This record gives sequence, structure tokens and C-alpha cells, in this order.
Amino acid sequence: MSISFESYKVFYYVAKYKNITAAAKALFLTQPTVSHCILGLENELGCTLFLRSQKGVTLTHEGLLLYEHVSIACEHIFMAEDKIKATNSLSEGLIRIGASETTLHHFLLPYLKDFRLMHSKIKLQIANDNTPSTIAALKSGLIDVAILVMTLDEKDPDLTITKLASFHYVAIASHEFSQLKDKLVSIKDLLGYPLICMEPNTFTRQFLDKYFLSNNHELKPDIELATADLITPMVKNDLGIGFAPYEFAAESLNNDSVFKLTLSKELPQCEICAISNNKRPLSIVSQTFLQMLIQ
Amino acid sequence: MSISFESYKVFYYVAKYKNITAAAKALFLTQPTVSHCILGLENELGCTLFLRSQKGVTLTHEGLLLYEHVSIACEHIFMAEDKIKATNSLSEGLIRIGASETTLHHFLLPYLKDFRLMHSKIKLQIANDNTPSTIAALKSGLIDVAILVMTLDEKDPDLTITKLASFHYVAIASHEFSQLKDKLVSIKDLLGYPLICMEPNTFTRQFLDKYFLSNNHELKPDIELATADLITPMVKNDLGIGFAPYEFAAESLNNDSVFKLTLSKELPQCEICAISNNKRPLSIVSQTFLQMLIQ
DNA sequence: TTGATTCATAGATGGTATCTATGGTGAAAA
DNA sequence: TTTTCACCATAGATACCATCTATGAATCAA
Repeated sequence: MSISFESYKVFYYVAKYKNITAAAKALFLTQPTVSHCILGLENELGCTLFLRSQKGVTLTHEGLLLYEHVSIACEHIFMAEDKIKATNSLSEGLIRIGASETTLHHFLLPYLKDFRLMHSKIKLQIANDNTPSTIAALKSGLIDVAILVMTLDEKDPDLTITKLASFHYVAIASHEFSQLKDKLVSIKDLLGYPLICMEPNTFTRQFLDKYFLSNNHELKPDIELATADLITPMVKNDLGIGFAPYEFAAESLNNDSVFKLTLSKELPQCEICAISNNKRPLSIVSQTFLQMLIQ
Repeated sequence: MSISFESYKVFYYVAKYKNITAAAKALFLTQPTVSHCILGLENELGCTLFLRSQKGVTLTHEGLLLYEHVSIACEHIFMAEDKIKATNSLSEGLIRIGASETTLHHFLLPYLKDFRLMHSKIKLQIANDNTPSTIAALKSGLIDVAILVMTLDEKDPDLTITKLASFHYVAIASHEFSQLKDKLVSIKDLLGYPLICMEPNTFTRQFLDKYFLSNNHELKPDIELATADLITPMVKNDLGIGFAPYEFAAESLNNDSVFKLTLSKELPQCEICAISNNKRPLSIVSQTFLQMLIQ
């Protein structure tokens, strides 16, 4: 029916080397095989493509006509193969990473730096958004991998979740509230104080909402913030009790400008996780990146 | 070793139809065959090319990368096939014809006209030169076919010679030489008159040289011309006895402004022949053209 | 639930792509 | 001249793999 593309590759080499024997070597075939293949192609196209002689072969007019197109075709295919090889060997490529501010600041940045050093030709696209939006982007294929804070009880058959590090939220307060220091503070107690936390539609907030609800109370914060790194400064300025990732508060805790509340019911454990969409295969580049995070 | 080009054709169709089943139909293959082929290609390239779903398939990033090149490659190959088909179907092409002035004027022109009418897309390249140069051009592949006056005793293993028409040379004179009219003129007689013929390095001249020599005389013309159509006018103007193709003199013979000498030894028979180089295959177009001349 | 899509897998088979061996041919070297 | 060499074509055998049919699995719509 239609001519095998394979014969065009053979044709290309024969035309290029002007010699069937040489082309055969380049193609890892024998001379009769190539000869037969060209004969077949000539038959199917209904014209002679080469003039045979003892010095090799030369293109006829029809052969030249064919070669003008086939050479372009072959070179494009070789180009394509090279490009795929390049992406496989990480000398080219793109990873689109979705991350929350929290994971970006307190986990991802040093890895990104290392990865850039190791694979300078790979472009990194960081989509910084809140957890729900990032998950949505992952599902729709807009990003390849997400690095987010999660509780491991979340199950979604479409997502592959890999734990990377533990993560803690703490409740912190300034010395304005020193009456709470070294005391076991119940959730009910907390409700009597101004509370500072993240705005709705963030994982941190949803996590706290759930925590309060599971203890039969409702979280009604007095101050809602869009970025986690604003919580500690707010707390320092005596504006209330804040809930923040431990790492965001670490420095202030160390220099004693704020203190950690001891809650009668501990905040549940969270994890920083790498999440990928198992409906979309990960490119080699993305796999390499993930591998680095896991180790 | 190297990836079969055939799988790229399959890949192209699958990417184009975004559907393995549809691609299989277009390729006159079954769905499992195409599926298997794509799987093999993915394996060899070391990456996933398509996202499979129940609605069909979509390209991954690597797949898109590949498609950008492979689509160009495939389209070039299809273009090439179309062009070859076009030249085979005579809706495209070129014939390079070598002809002498004589054959062009008195044989070829009406055929060329007809051929153009029948195959308007075929370009005709006419190389008008003397016989030896035309034969050289034919042997070196500069022209596809030559239409020349020859004597059929010429043998050359590289050339295929086909007789197309008989051809006559005549000796003519004006009434200034009426003493020769209706007389049997010998070659020796001729030498006493001024002779007009073609310049050396033309078939006509070599033909006459041979004729004189075979009768133990030497042709020493008084006037040598480069073009055959000048001979009759020269003769008309009483400049001497001329040797010309009968057809060039026909009109003047009919209106009696010149007369034909009756030679004691007739000029040998000549033929208008089509000549092709049997070391180079004739294109379909050239074959068609030759066919027309023969019939 | 059923039926209609989709793609993947398994196993059988026949065609053909490939090989080796050989022949023919023309050019260059002996 | 004769020999040698490099090239391409042909013939015939064989093994591989491309392709097929049959089936499974998954998803979606009616």
C-alpha cells in the first residue's frame, strides 16, 4: 500500500554516500540488503533513482527530486532523536514546580539551588500559589510536580504523594501574654485571646479549622494574613496568639522575643510532600528532580 | 541499533488523529499493531510520548517535541512521493532534447508543438547544436534524447538509435549552371564548379567528405556555411553548386528557381534518428516523448 | 446494567527483511 | 594482454518480528 519509511532512510544514506556498500556499512546492513531495498523503492515509485556504475551510484533526476525532500525529512528525524536524547540526558528540559510559600521558603530553595548547579540547562518554572490552586494545576497538567504541606490522611487516587520532611505548626505569643507561658493551654482557653492565622483557602487555615472543629470549637481569627511570614512579626507586636510553621518562628523563639504555647491537645503532625499526577507520566527531568528531593 | 523510520510514520498518524484506532485505519493496520509500535518507539526513545485515555491519546511534552520535527519530516516525504507521482503522470517534468538545425526545422517542430498541447506542464529544453556536440551532450547526460541525421552504419554500444524518418541530401544549382541540367554528373565533373556546403564539424559536411573520399576525390568547398538554410539562397544567387537537405531546397525546386543535379553516383541514404544514452535510464516523460516520435 | 468507546496484552503465524554465496562488469594495475 | 579490485545484482535459505485475532480492562453514556 504505502511505501515503508525505512526505505527512505536507506535511500538517504545511499544518496549521501553515493555508494551502496558504504551506505550498508553505515546502516549496519549488508550490501545486498541495501541494493534490494533501493530496487524495491524504485519499483514502488515507478522510476529509476540511481545510475549504477563501478565507481558507485549517482542520482537520476527523479532521484534528486526525491533526495531534495527526503534529506530534509531525515535530518528532521535525526534532529528530533537528538532532542529527545538531550532531554533524557538532562542537557535540556523544563520542570514546572508548584509550591506554597511555606515549602518554598523552608524546604525547597536550597534544593532548587543545588539542582540548578547540577543541571544548568534545565529551566525551572515555579508556580507559587496556595495549596488548593496548586493541586488543581497539578491535576490539569499545568505543573509537573507540587511540593506542599499536607497531612498524610488525604487520599486521592490520581495523586502520588511522597513524604519529604516532617513539619510542625506551633502556637506562639509575645510576652504581653506571658500568663500563658509554661501553662497547659486548652483550646477553649485560646478562644479568649485574639488569634492570628492565615486567610481561608490555604492549607494552613484549613488545617487549623479542622483542628478546632475536631475539638468542638470554631476558629474565628481576629487577624487573617495572606503570607505566613507575616505571622511572627504580628505576634511580636503583641497583636495576638499566632499559628505559624515552626521554622517561620524559630529565630524569634530562640531570641526569646516570642514563646511557644504548650497546648493541652497537640496540633496534628504535618508533612512536606512531593505530589505528582499519576495520570501523566513524569519526564526524566522531573523524575531526577524528585529523586534529589527524596534522598 | 537505530529506530525504524516506519515507527515515525505511525507516530505521525497517531499524533495527528489523537487516536490509535483511527490512525490504525488510516495506516491499514490494526489497533494493536499501532499500539505496539508506539509502545516500542517510547521504549527506544526512553520516554512516554502519549497520554492514553478513553477518549484517545494526547501528546506529552516529549511527544510534542518529537512531533514538531516528525511532522515536518513526514510532510516532506509525502511531498516527495507526490512529486514523483506527478512526474510519472506527466503532470510535471522536463525533457532536454538535443537537435540539429536540420532536424529541428524539418522534423521536430510539429511534434514539439503537439507534445506541448498534450502535456502543457512538461518543460522542453532544446539544445540546438551540431551533431558531434549533441552526441557529446547526450553521453555526458546533459540532454535526455537527441534527434539527429545519421547514417545507420554508425555503431556505438552506449547509444540506442531509432530510425524516425528517411532523409535526403541533394545537389542543386541555379540556371547559371543549366548546362548540367538533365545530365548525369560525375563527382569529377563537380570538382570543376564552385561548391557550397556546411562548415566542418557538422554531420552534413562529414557525410559529404566521406562521400567524396569514397569516390577517391576530396571535397574542397568554395563556400562554407554554418546553417543549412543559407545554402539554397546562395545557390539561387548563382554562387555555385550546393549540397542541402532536400527539404530545405524543396520550395526552390518546385518554383524552378534551382534544379536538382542527377549524380552518376547517388548520395547515400540518411536517416533522422532518435538517440538515447542507454547508460542512463529514460524518465517516463522522455519515454513518452520518444514514443510519440516513433508512432 | 448494558453497550460502545478507548487502549493494552497475549499468543500464533506468515511474510519478509536479512543473510551468505555467487555472478557479472568495468576500470585500473600488473 | 591479463589480473586484480571494487562495485552492484541475483538467488536461495532462514529466522525474526510485524501483524493478526482474541481478549481484557477501563471509562463513559444511555
